[in-house]
Amino acid sequence: MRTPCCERMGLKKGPWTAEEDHILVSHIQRYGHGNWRALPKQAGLLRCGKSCRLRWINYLRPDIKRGKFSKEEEDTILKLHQILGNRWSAIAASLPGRTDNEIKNFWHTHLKKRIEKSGVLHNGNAYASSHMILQEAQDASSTSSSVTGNMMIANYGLASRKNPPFVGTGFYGAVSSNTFMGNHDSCQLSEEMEFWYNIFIKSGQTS
DNA sequence: AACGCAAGCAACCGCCTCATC
DNA sequence: TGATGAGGCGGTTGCTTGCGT
Repeated sequence: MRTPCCERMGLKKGPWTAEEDHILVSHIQRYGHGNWRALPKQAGLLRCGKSCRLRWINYLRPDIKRGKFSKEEEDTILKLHQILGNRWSAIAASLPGRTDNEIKNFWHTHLKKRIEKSGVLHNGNAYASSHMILQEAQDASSTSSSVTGNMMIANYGLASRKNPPFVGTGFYGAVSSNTFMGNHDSCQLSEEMEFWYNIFIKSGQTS
């Protein structure tokens, strides 16, 4: 059993002060953050490395976009959440300037309730469906090496860490029903494919 | 004005993964 | 090849703020 780094005596917890923020920002601007565990000592902060990292990533980073989420951002979160589940960091990769923590909070305080109300998040059989989709994706990949098959396999790998993939109907509805169920609407399909493909290309997470 | 409640958000905790030895 | 350390991630907590009564 490992001892959490934060249990070391004398380390401060709780909200960050403006002075601590200033110290952390100037240290990172000057020296970077090669080693988070060593950073607080080098910078003269009585914080653990994890706390410094979190503060920097979620609040102090210069490229953080603060304020309300736009409609486009909301849509992206909703769509990606249907594919990836609670993989907030992967979702955040597609929203420049937004952090995983921010998106997670936004989801729990706004989107989750909205979806529960509208009844979209209902698919109790999503996990079983995902296995079917994986099989289909493997078939598609092995027989034709299609973008669809490879993308779906990549996506399955992405979603497999903790959460059952393909929660909800979004990706399944957007791609698999068109691709595998014989319900062709090629124009809509290609737009959908392009959307998802761009998402994954953008976040650098295709295989 | 005072109180209670709910929403929003920053921060912590514990687990997982990966690199290194 | 297993042990260990560090970074990263998602879940959760708890404080602050705003609003209704």
